[in-house]
This record gives sequence, structure tokens and C-alpha cells, in this order.
Amino acid sequence: MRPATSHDVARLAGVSQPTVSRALRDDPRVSRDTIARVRAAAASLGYVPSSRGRSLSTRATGQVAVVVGELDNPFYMEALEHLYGRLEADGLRLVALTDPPERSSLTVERLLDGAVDGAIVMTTLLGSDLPGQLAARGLPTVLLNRAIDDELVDTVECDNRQGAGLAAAELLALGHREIAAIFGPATTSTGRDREAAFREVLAAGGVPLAEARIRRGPFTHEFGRQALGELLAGAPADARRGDGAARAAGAGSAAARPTAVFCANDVLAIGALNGAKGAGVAVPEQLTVVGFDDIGMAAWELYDLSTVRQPLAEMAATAVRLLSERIADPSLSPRRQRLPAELVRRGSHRAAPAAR
Amino acid sequence: MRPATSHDVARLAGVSQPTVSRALRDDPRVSRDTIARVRAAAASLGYVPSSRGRSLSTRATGQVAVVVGELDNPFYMEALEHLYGRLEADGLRLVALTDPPERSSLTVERLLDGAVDGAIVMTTLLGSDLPGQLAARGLPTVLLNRAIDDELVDTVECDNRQGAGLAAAELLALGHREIAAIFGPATTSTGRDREAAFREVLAAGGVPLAEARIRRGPFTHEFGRQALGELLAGAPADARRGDGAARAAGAGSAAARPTAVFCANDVLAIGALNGAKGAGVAVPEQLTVVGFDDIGMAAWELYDLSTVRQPLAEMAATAVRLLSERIADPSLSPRRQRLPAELVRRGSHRAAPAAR
DNA sequence: GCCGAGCATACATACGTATGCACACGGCGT
DNA sequence: ACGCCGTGTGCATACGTATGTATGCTCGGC
Repeated sequence: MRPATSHDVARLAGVSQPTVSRALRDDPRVSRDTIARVRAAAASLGYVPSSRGRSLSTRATGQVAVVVGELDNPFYMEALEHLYGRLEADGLRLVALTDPPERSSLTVERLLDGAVDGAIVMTTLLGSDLPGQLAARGLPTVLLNRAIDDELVDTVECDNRQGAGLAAAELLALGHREIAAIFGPATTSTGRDREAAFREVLAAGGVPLAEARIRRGPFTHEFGRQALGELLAGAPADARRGDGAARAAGAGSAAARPTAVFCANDVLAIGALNGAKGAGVAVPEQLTVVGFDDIGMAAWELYDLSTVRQPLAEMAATAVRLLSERIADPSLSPRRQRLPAELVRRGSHRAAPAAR
Repeated sequence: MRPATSHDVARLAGVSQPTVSRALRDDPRVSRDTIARVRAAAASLGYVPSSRGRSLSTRATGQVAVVVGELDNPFYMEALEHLYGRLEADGLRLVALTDPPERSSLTVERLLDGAVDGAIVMTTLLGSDLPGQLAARGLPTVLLNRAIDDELVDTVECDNRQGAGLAAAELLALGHREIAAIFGPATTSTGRDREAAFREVLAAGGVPLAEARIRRGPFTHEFGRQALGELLAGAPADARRGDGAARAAGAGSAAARPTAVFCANDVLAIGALNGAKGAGVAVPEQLTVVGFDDIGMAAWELYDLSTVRQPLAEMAATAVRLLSERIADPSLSPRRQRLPAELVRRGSHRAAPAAR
């Protein structure tokens, strides 16, 4: 019992297959009468048009790939949620794709095999040639939340430098001098830009960030948790996980315990909050924590995380708009949109203990 | 500049299109020589086989739909993660689909339009006819984590009754007598089964659950948060959100504050933990909280949630195995797998204050 | 009564790949 | 020298839909 095709419907309704195709799309050239007959036949056979046949014929799929990192990262999930709604409003379907770096060639193939009309990529690394490859092959592509230095494709991000500057200024204004930071990978534009701006504003305020007060690693909960433990223990910057000797040696050279820590995203910050709880350090009484993104969880009572809000809904809307425009007209030259960030003051930060 | 097709490759390599098709799949009937020539031509053109053309011809797509609820629910995300890996091992691709109940007809069409070879459905409601429809149309389907009463399709779930019984027994053993519960929707098998077993075991232990101590609602963080607030305030069971009069009246008839609350899943439990923090009630000193699922977040220090562990990795593996088997042989009769749950004792529960 | 206009439908074909089958070629055995 | 077989390739076609074009029909106008 194979699924019914438009030919089956045509036979039952006593018309030709093309007429079925037109009737179901309410083509004005088909008479009311025939439309009704075709619809009845289709319903009685439980006919569902084949998406493969259709897309083969029209060269369009109505699907858009969204390339994200780990699926269990709430930031990506919120982004997907926003994108889903926006794409749907444009009649497009979202296909989520994760991008394991070790086989990005597979990802490229999957994007270029005709299964999607366009791509929104959220995992771009700074040196990645994926955007270039996609653009060269004519696949409409938008980078979201991550940028590359070349202007090859459309890009939507928030102003990471401005946002990180807000966090730094807030810490300075609250009198913090013993400041630490958990940054993201330097291979990403978000990691690089947030770090650079945060350090610049601190330095301009006369409180340069010491290397020993910096941890740099993946945007994961576990790294935030571990990094905060190291910072509290005063482990030196070059102490790597599992290197017990270096860590022990570093403990002796510990500077004063930081009174504030900036985390380059909320996932790291929430990891840090959990790490603080594990280390018995009270937030905000003993430690100020500030994140970046303002994911939904940040507002939950147990975190109550002060953070730099990224306008994710607008960013998603913009990304979808740029993509739709480019699908409609692939010859557009690359555009870049940068939206402003905003500081959200909640309960995880307060004035430094020593501040007068 | 349109993407290259196998015809283009054939022309360049000086062979016929079918030979290209065979050469790229390393068909033994094609000579080493020709394979090399075809590969070179394909590479130089940047040829990527069209998934549409291929699937139209083979009637298979290598794609499996996974129907989940809200994307921001960490339980679904973890499930997707597990499923993704297992499907990949079987050479299958995962396509995530959310299922807005108000247009489940759209979901059905999307599943039957030939874009996927099978479906894993995690959102089934008890009375849903979606599984039946899919099965009737011959789409290999597996229900995961949710069951329906009819044996129409393959089903994989954990033993929700046994698991909820473990939680109830633990609370009784710890001397809790003032017990409350936040249950899931009665329209789901998980909601129904966990509630029924929890109540049965409590009743058998001589501590029947009072209706006023029960809240029943969606499996969301927000509902868990709100429900815990109501339970702490002693709001009556029939007090509905926004019904201020009923709530005020109920406050007078409040029984003793509960010493323990069971939540039908971890998302609700974490909502409850946040609600408790918001209400200034300490966990576990003043309130024991037990969840269900053991999602990754449950182990984070700030939650440290005691919960009933669902063997999600095994469930996912089983679901994929059943689906693969059914894709290979659609005539199999429906099977049902039920895996045991396990109590995970962490810091969110302890003996009742009054327990001797 | 004939012709043109306009409407409804059918015919032919394209989209890109996979596969059953036929066919050409060369080597070997007798 | 002839026929057989195995090997490598091409030919024809199928998959399901959409669309450009041709065709048949009806109706109105003169």
C-alpha cells in the first residue's frame, strides 16, 4: 500500500495530473467544479503532496538550516525558538543542524545538497572558511551572533564590544578592583570582542586585568564551574586541568581573592554560580558575578544573574529578514547589522566590600 | 551559476551519467580507472549529489523526524542529543519537529510528505490519534517517553509507576506526613502514571494525598514555580490563577504547610526550587523536593535535586533500534519496552522535621 | 453561420539520481 | 576460428510534481 500520488488522485477525479497539481493550489484557471472534485478525491485517498517531487520541480524546498553548537546549550535553544517563529511567518521551515567541528566537511555537503534554501550559521569560528564556501556556491547564508573578519556574507550580531564595556564600567563604578574574568574561546568573534572591550575599559579605568585572573575556554557550564574554582583557589593562568603540580605551586602565589568575576556568556556565568556554591562562596555577598546574553534562566530566583542583555529576538528577526531578502535576490551585496546590548541589573552583583 | 549535477560530471569525465552515479558509490562494476577520473571531475566541479533527486529515486531519505515539545525544555534537548548520536550510528539524520497542538494536522502532513523515513514522537497525548494515523499510512513510528493505551505502534518508556513509587516510598520512609505534589497533565501517560502510582503508594502507607495538596498543570518551569507558591500559601486546589476571591477564601482553610513536595518531572521541580527561594523557604531544611527524570541540570550545585532517574540514554538507544528494525521490516507487530527507573539521592530531600 | 475570444483542461517536459537491462569488447578454451 | 563468458559501460526509464504550451470547447457578435 504505497502512498497516493497526484496521478492516483487524477485518475479518481477523472482529470489529468497537472490539473490536480493546479487544483490543489487553487489556480484560478481551474473551474470551481473541478477543484471541488479534485479536493474530494485527494481527501478520500489521504493524498499528501510529496515534498521531494515538489522541490525537485521547483528547485526550492522552503527549508532553512540553522547551524548551532551543542543542543543542550540554552542560548542556542532560545535562538532556535525565535528563529522558528520568524521563519514560519515567512513560510519557511527550520532544520536544526549541529556542527561537530571535526567533520565540518559533512556539514558543508549537507548544506549544499539541495535540502535547504538557505542557512543561518551560529557557530562560525573566526578563521572558518565555511561562510566563504557557502557563499561561493550560491547558498544564501547569514551569520548570526558570530562574525568573521571578511565581509563575505550577511552578518547579524549584537555589539559585543559595547556590551562588555557596559559590564566593565559597572564593576568599576561599584568600586571593584580585584576583578577576574572567564572568557570564551579566542577563536570566536564573541569571545574575542567581549574580552578585548572588557579589558580595554578596565585598563582605561586604571584597573588592568591581570593574566592570572583570566580563564579562557569553551562556552560551557562545566568550564565556567571549573574556572571559577581555579580563580577562587588562586590557581595561576597556566594551570591546566589535571595538572596538579602546577595548580599546587600556583596556590602559593595567589593574589587577593577576586571580588567580582565577569563571564563572557550566561552559560559560563551559571557554571560559575554553581562553582561558587560548591566552593561555599556567597553571591553576591562575597563575589559579584556578571554574565552576558540574558538567557531565560538568568532571571530564575536561584541565579538572579546580572547580565548584559543581547536582543536575541530582534537579532533572530533581522537574520531571517536578511536571509529572506537574499533568497529572493541572491545578488545583494553582503550586509552587516550590529544591535546594541543593554545591562540588566539583578541580584548577583553589588558594590565591592572595600568600596567606600 | 547553478550547482553541478551528475550530468555535468559525466560530461567532464567523458562517461555517462549512470556511470557517475555508480562510480561515486564505489560500485565494483566500475573500473578503478573510471572511478578515479569521475572522482577528479566531481571534485573539480565541487559536485554534491542532490538529496532530492536521490531520495526521489530511492524512495528513502535517511532522515528521521523527532517530534518534541518546547525547544527550550532541557529534557527534550537531552533526548535529542542522545537520539542524534544513535541515529547517526545507523546512518540516519535527525530532523527536529515541534508539535504545536493547535495544528497537529500540519505536523501529520509534514511527517507523511515523504521527507522522512520514520518518526520518533515524544509528545503524544493519551487520546491522540496521531500514532494511529501515521501507522495507518505506513510510516514507521516509535513513541518515546509517552504511551497511548492502544497497542498501535512501538513504544519505549521508563516504568513511570515504579519510579513514582520509589519517590513516594522514600518520602514515607523519611517520616514525611505533610506531603504535596505537583503533577503533570492528566492527558499524558507520564502525567497520569506518575500521579497514580505516587498516590497509591502514599495511600498504602497510610498517608493519602489530600486534593488540596495537589497541583496539576503543564510540564513547565513557570508552572512549577507558581504551583509551589500556591502550595506554600495553602491555596485550595480549586483556586485558579487570577481567581483572587477563591484564593483569599482558601487561605483561611489552609492545612499545615507541607514538609515535602513531589514534582512529576525535573523541570517542574526546578521551578519549585526557584519558587521556594522566591518565597524564602529553605530546601531541604524547611522543604523536601523530589523530581523525576534526572536531567543534567538536576546535579548542579544550586539545585542538587534528588530525583527519580529515567534511563534516557538507553531509552533513546532502544527507540532508535526499534525504529531501524521497523524501517527494515514494516510488517513487524507493535512492541512495547519499559525500562526501570532509579532513585537518585542528592541534597534536596531529608527526613521530616517531626519524624522521630 | 462563421470567426474570434476566452476559458478549462490535457500534453509534453523538466528537475537529478538510481537501477535493470542490453550491449560491446576482449580473452580464453576447444 | 568460433563461441562463451566476464567485465565495463551506456541506454532507457522510474520516482512525483510543476509549468509552458497546445488544444478543445463554449459563447457572443456580426
